[in-house]
Amino acid sequence: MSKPAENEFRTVRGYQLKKQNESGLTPALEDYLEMAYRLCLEESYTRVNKLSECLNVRPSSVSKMVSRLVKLGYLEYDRLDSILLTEEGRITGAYLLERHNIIEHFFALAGSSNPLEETELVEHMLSSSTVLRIQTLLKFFEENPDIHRRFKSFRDRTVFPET
Amino acid sequence: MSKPAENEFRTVRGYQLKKQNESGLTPALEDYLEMAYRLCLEESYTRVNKLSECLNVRPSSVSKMVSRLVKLGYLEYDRLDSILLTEEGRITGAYLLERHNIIEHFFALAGSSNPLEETELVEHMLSSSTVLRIQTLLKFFEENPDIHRRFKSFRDRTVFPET
DNA sequence: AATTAATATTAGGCTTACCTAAATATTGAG
DNA sequence: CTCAATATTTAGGTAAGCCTAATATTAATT
Repeated sequence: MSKPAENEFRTVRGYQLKKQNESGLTPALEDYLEMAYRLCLEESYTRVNKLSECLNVRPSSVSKMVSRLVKLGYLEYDRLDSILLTEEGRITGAYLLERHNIIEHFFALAGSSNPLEETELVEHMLSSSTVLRIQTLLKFFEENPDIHRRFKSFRDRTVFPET
Repeated sequence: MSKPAENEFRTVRGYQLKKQNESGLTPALEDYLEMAYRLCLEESYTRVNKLSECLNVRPSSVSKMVSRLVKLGYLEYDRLDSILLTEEGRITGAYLLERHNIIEHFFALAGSSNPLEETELVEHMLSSSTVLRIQTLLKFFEENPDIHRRFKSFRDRTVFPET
């Protein structure tokens, strides 16, 4: 029985405030950087309009967010119109993408009906150490296909899939 | 009719807007209701000040949030100062608490260093079907202690706990 | 070079969801 | 009836992130 008597409960907001991000990245900034990273993997640079399309927001929003990412040292401008990753941006971007993939992979394993959406909502909240542990869980199933198979069958017997 | 390529990316906010909760509950409202439910388990009713203490917010905040929960039909006033759960409140509160426990349990399984905090941040984002599936994962380990043991050993071999 | 089209930025405002302090109101105990 | 505890209202503030509309910049075409 978990007793609420401990005074350590807070509302979501309370926890969010408690957790100050050393990276300076807010959830939305992480999304922008993650997307910039994806796009730079393909073309080595990206642009405001491209990001705008891919994230379904207006260019003006991108403009503002990109300039914040520049200030934070994750992005830089090339000729004033192409956006590049800095070294820090590459490192962090790679982490964000990996984190994304791990979590999406996890939701897929669990059998979520919309892994992408749930990932987008959740990824920003997890500490890197937890992400690592979730990855470990995935690795465990990967390295033990027999157990993986057993779990999948258990899962599908237990949960009735909708849709 | 082919499904719209729903692989469209959005920012967190985009997803949050997309997902309008039929229950009318925001993350913070869920926290208030969950706590009210916990407290009512112990004493059958609760109060503004009690909630205020337990959630580390000011009474005036509680007052406002409670009145929202009353409007939504989850709580009701008794003698103008004791707060009770409605039937709907009991059902939903029970769900919220169970969800909380499942997720916290999951983080504990994974080996998170702060399961409570991470749970509070994440719980509001997950669909009930995914919660169910995570529960299934837990059940799988519960019902297969051998596998559970194997995983724990694998986990502890793989992840070096920080101090 | 001048015009137009494409791009990007700025300015300013809006919304949501909280939270707070301070003033006021209510309740209930003695 | 009065004091203390409790609750509510009022009025205000913050933070993040988005938008529109106006402006500025760059690139492309003639």
